[in-house]
Amino acid sequence: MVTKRQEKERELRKEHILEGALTVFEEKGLEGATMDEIARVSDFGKATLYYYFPSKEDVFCEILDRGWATLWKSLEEVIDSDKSPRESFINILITIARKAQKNRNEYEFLFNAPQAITHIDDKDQVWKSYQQKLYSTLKELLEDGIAQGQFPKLDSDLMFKAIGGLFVGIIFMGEKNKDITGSDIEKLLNQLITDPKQP
Amino acid sequence: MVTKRQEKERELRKEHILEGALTVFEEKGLEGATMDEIARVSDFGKATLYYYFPSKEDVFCEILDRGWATLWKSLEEVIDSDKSPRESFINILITIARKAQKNRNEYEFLFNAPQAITHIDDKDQVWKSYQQKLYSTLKELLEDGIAQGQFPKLDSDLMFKAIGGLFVGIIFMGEKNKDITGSDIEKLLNQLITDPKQP
DNA sequence: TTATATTTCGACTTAACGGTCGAAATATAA
DNA sequence: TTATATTTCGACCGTTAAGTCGAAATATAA
Repeated sequence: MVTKRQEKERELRKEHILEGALTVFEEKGLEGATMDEIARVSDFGKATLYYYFPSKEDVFCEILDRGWATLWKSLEEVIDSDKSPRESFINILITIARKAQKNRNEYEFLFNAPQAITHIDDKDQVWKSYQQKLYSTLKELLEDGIAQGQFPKLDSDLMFKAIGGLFVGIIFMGEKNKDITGSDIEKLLNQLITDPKQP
Repeated sequence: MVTKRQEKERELRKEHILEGALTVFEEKGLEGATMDEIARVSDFGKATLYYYFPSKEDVFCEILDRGWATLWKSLEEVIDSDKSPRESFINILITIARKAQKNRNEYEFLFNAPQAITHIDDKDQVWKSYQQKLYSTLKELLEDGIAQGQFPKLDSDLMFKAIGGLFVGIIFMGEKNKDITGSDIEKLLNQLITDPKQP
């Protein structure tokens, strides 16, 4: 029998381990991080980690899953608001940017880690579906926006790739950009994604 | 005593090993690649690899060093030509893009691998100085260009980061962009890096 | 041909790491 | 208090992979 409180505490302990794991993953990368160190950092015995998570990889994936789920939840509001494609598109990017700047470490991990594990398996990986959803939403907004003449006339694929790179660049290029503000991003996006209606 | 021909053959063997190593690194990543497999792929005994390279990491770094050196050599021509900052800037990006599309594998490695080893040491790492040179050159061209009104008025730091991300995005986002041509890139850059003189 | 230098290599050593085990500690329930 | 369930853990195991060793093969020189 498991009480509500026990459940809660268990969840808390899991989160605590996940936090420790995140710092280690950031510092050492996926391969470089060891369960021994994660245990040390989160002040548990190694065996205890395996009481909460079945494997190192699961620890890794759970960080991604939870992070993407949280991010997606805040994006849903933006998406559901009935703005124009262009506005929604830009708002999504700005929302992500703001969150990422609050939690730079976590978001650097969320956006970079996935490519670090292309060599590994495919599994269920919930986070992948969120990532997919985000991408297809942006793509759709972009296409609708182009159709309505809200973006410069460019092949949407090309544009999308460019924006993707641009975005990653804005947020994660180097460690020296601690001083980018939300309004900077807004300005930059507005400048680069020229709105043909406002020459 | 070592003849010219022996020297040459030794160099050839090194290159051969490096080629094999590159394919393995691409396929398996830095950590995933094993010296046993590199040996297998390049048809040498493992011990032989250590006759040519002191460590796995040195194999890795030598690929980076040589790649960046070669890249830099072709960029020097572009840089030395007496074009305007804006033209030079765009030409550099286009040159890299063209080379990268000819040797996608190698260049994906050149541009991605560095971040994969941030967790590792700092060493001498020749390639880092090339990377640095490239970045500071681009930065300088951008600043000169902005001073001369050849780019939209934006903080150069911000702009530089955006361009960096944009560029990486154009060339390396996903594996599905096999169909981007040089002229696409040119068009895209010209569109995004709006030239205020040609409204 | 013989002596010497260069190149090759499979077997071995060593260390690290993911994961398990069984028992101890601690909390909960009766 | 006693019985039961949950949580914790250090020691251990098996595997994997980097790097070494000493000798064999091969090329070069005398």
